[in-house]
Amino acid sequence: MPTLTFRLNTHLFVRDPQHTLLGQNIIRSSVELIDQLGFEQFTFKKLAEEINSTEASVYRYFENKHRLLHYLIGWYWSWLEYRIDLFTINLTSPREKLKACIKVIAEEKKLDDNFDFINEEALHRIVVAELDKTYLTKQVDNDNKEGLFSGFKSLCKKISEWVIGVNPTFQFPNALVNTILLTAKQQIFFANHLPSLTSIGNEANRHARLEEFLETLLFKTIDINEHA
Amino acid sequence: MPTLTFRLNTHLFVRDPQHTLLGQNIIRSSVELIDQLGFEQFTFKKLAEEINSTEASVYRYFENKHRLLHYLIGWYWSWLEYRIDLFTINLTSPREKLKACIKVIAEEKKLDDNFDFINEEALHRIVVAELDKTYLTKQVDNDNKEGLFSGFKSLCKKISEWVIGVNPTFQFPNALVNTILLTAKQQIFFANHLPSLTSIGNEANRHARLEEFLETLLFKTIDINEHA
DNA sequence: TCTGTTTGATAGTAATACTATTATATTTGC
DNA sequence: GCAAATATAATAGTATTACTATCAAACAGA
Repeated sequence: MPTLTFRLNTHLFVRDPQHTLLGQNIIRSSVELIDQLGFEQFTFKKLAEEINSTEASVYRYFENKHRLLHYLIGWYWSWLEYRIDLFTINLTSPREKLKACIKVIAEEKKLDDNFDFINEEALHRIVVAELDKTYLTKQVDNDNKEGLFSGFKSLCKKISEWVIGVNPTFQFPNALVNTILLTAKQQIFFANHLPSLTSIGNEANRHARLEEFLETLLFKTIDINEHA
Repeated sequence: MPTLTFRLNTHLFVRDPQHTLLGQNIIRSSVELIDQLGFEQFTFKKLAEEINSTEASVYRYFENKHRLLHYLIGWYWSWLEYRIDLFTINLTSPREKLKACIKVIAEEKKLDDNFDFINEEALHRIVVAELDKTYLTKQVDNDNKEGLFSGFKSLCKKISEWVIGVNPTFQFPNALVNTILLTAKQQIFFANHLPSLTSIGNEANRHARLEEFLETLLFKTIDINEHA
């Protein structure tokens, strides 16, 4: 099976981990460990032990663990955009594209054989639990200058253009799109941990309910009608 | 001027800081310091230096800095609910109440003379930058059992009931209300740091734009119409 | 085989998030 | 107004974290 790779912003790493065995081990195991331990408890020392290497070696690939998280989440946005492209490429109207897009955003994430050494299920859980930590820091403006958020921005821009396609007079396309994207992961988190704060439930049909909620939110908000 | 106090969940602190001078200094200075340094760089040692006390003394009031953040944010939700009550108490229809409520949520936060030793402007910035860190941890289920999120839950419940009042058939009242609450602070953060991701701008009329966005999101979503 | 690069091994540092102990203030009850 | 109780300060200490530095071994390419 062929392994695809994304070309990610070079500021995300010191050395590209996709090109060496050690780099691939770092990626594979950091996804597993962050998922298990949470980002706070995750350390390069634990990672190094896991892959039978040393802290110093890991630092040759990533400046620090915060950048590593950026890398993983940057990868995730590239992957999500790639999947959205896959399911919208054959559709013509922006409305249909948006519908398909919501489906991809809300769906349960499964292992993707096109990509070796990344467990997409675990990575999705990392996004749900840790995404906000990439930008809720005092270095956010610097990180932004270096382009660390370009994956997320690129995705937002694409979806926003479809929103404008549906309703060119709508005033808040960017705000709405990032609300949808962040709400998707928030609702999953709440369903898991603070169920009284959500309405999507915790059962088997959770992803269908989430899709319905996001669809309602998006289309009711952008569709032109007289109310409100 | 009379100083009001909120009765907060007792698990939020070891000793109630409202009752002693040292406790009040801890609260006052931790708001200032977390606002300045960010939660990661904030330590009990720096706080102790600031108030001419010691680390050990601070630990007698708060189990750790994470609990202190919970305390401050719990206080914030109580304060916001108190303000919402203030501006909705004389209104009769749930629709009017929702409208007034959005206004309070979106408005610029100013110093409130009813409460000593809390700088509400700084505290609001803390909520914007640090709120998510209260629940994005591995201890979230435990914290929830101890009732640390009861302030947020109480507010969500109140607003959700108005939503149901406007549209009793709407399927996602809780999900929508927490989306609105979290979106309010996210959009402010994005306007400050990642402006290309929002549509509310960074100018003087920012709070009015935010209010308009939240209002659109809320009322279009819950109002009954045939589209979507 | 020579050369350069990658990795591993080891050591070290300043800071963090605590805990523990004891002495000194300060408050309170009587 | 004094003893008892409690709150606070001062100090010390610990395990862990997030790095940085150095050097030797392994290996890969030419």
